Amino acid sequence: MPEGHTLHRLARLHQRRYAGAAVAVSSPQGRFAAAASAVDGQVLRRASAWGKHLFHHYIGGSTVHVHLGLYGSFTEWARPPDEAMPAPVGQVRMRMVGAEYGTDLRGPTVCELVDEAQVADVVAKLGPDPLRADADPSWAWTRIAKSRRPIGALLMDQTVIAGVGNVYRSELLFRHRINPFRPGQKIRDAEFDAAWTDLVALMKIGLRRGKIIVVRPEHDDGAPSYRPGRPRTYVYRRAGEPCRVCGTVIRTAELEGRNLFWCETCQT
DNA sequence: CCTCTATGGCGAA
DNA sequence: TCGCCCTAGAGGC
Repeated sequence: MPEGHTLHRLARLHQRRYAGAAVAVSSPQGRFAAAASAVDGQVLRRASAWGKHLFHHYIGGSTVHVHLGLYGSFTEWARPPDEAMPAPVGQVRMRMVGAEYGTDLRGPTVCELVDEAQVADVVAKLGPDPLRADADPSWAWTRIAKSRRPIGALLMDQTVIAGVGNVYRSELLFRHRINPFRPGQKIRDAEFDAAWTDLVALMKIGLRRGKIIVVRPEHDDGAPSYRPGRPRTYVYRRAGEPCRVCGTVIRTAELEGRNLFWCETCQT
């Protein structure tokens, strides 16, 4: 699901599957048809991600820029031995076919052909990405430390930190006992440093496992949550359920147009 | 089967 | 602030 870890995982997968060889690119739905023909048959050089943005860099300079939005997704399929391709299901905006695998993109907010300058424009609007080795957290700290906006809003702002979405926002603030409505300028330096370090570690777990897992073993008591299996979150979508740490009923409110979750006892 | 909700972000009003 | 994009899983009946 599309927070930053998902896009980095896709970049890694697409590079492994398709880089170094010609890729057949098409648009069964048609909305990406003209652009698809420009890269159809070109060799993919590499795939990369910055925050929630995914880039397919083709040799020659053409790049496909994808943003999944709320419900965009890639579905991978193995190529059948008889050369027949599976019929597209639903609105397939872009289909990529390599030697052994194909993948279908459905429901993205953005799927467009861009040049190197446009890639730079997209990236220039994004804050540091915790999953990138070159991330500079001091840029984010400068923005947060001088802002009166609530930290719960700043974390959702992709120009402050790129890749954090609605789950990591609530969960990170819970783990660091920070109330989401506290203004950025009331966050202490040491709190930010600890939260950033933790965020990098959490998103690396998300990248490796393909899902957001933030609950420490000592808090994993098997209590009912909205998802089956072991608990993975402390507060996200747990409104009305007891806090895993103190038992207080988890609260919810809308912040930046998205549902926020927190424990008013643990987070100050 | 139907209805609801969603991990996002853009552009129109 | 709202509609859109138009997918996909969960839950109700």
